[in-house]
Amino acid sequence: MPELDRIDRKILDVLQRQGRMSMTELAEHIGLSASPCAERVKRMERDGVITGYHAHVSPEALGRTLLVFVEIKLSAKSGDVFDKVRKELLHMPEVLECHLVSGSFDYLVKARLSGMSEYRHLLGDILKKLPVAAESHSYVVMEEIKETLMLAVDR
Amino acid sequence: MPELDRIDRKILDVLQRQGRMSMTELAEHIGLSASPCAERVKRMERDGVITGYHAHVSPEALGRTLLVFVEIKLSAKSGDVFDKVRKELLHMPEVLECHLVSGSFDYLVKARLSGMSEYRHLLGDILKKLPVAAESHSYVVMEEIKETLMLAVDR
DNA sequence: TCTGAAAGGGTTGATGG
DNA sequence: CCATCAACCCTTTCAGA
Repeated sequence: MPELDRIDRKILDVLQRQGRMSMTELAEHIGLSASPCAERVKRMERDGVITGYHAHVSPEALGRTLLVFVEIKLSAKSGDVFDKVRKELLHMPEVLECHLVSGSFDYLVKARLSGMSEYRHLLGDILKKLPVAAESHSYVVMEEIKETLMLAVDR
Repeated sequence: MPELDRIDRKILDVLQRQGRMSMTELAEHIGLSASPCAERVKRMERDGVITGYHAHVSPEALGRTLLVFVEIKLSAKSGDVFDKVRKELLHMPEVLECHLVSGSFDYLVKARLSGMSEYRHLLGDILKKLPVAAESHSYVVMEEIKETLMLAVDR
């Protein structure tokens, strides 16, 4: 991955905040004309620095009012099991995040659900589809203080 | 918040995946001409259904190779303390998520860091700035299986 | 609410500094 | 690596259904 200069980083900063800003306006913000600005953006898209552009939607507007984190501990830990878990969780749209963690549990899953019925269904799915799920522990979110994917660009 | 019909939901589905798609192309995808399509998008922006558009940036490209979750348990639980925690964590750019959870701990914090030195710094900040932080427990992510904010629109 | 058309503005690529 | 410019495409608005 190539180096990012100050202009690249400024572009990333702006596009992380306003992903639909026009190249013309973006160019003004960073003090460049439109063509080289657009070229830098394209280069970063090609290089995988910018991985995509996404509208963010209010979970409440879609009725997903329940946010839960689920810790899952597997009893067996073969490579096969990890692969299967990956595949299963990737295709559950209510699962927004899944990470393999070190420490006292194996997976940390974040899911947005419409209510307790969907929650019960999720847990059932996980424990049934996973070949050797042993323990699971859930945390219900009472208040969301912050949720973003925006990274500081530093400089 | 108003009802979302099938067309609205289709628009949300597409814009969550491709947030910079032109209104012309979006209109083709959903089988409408450009004007009413743009109008629907504007309406959903006004109503807070669409909360923004954001470029997503590769954490590796910015050197943020360490992803950690930190559980924080407060010893005192006055309203004052919660307010202070909120304010502090909101202004730490390395903190991507923070949630108040029920269960055996109080806050769940997700942070992307450049390494152990920044990790030490974060923990120091948290435990120093928080008036009454008692326990903290960290989980280092070994593998990221999924990370998205995209919600299923159902229908 | 939609379609279609027209005017204004944005994007893109060639050219030259 | 940047600015300029022209051709093309997109956005926005408005009339009409």
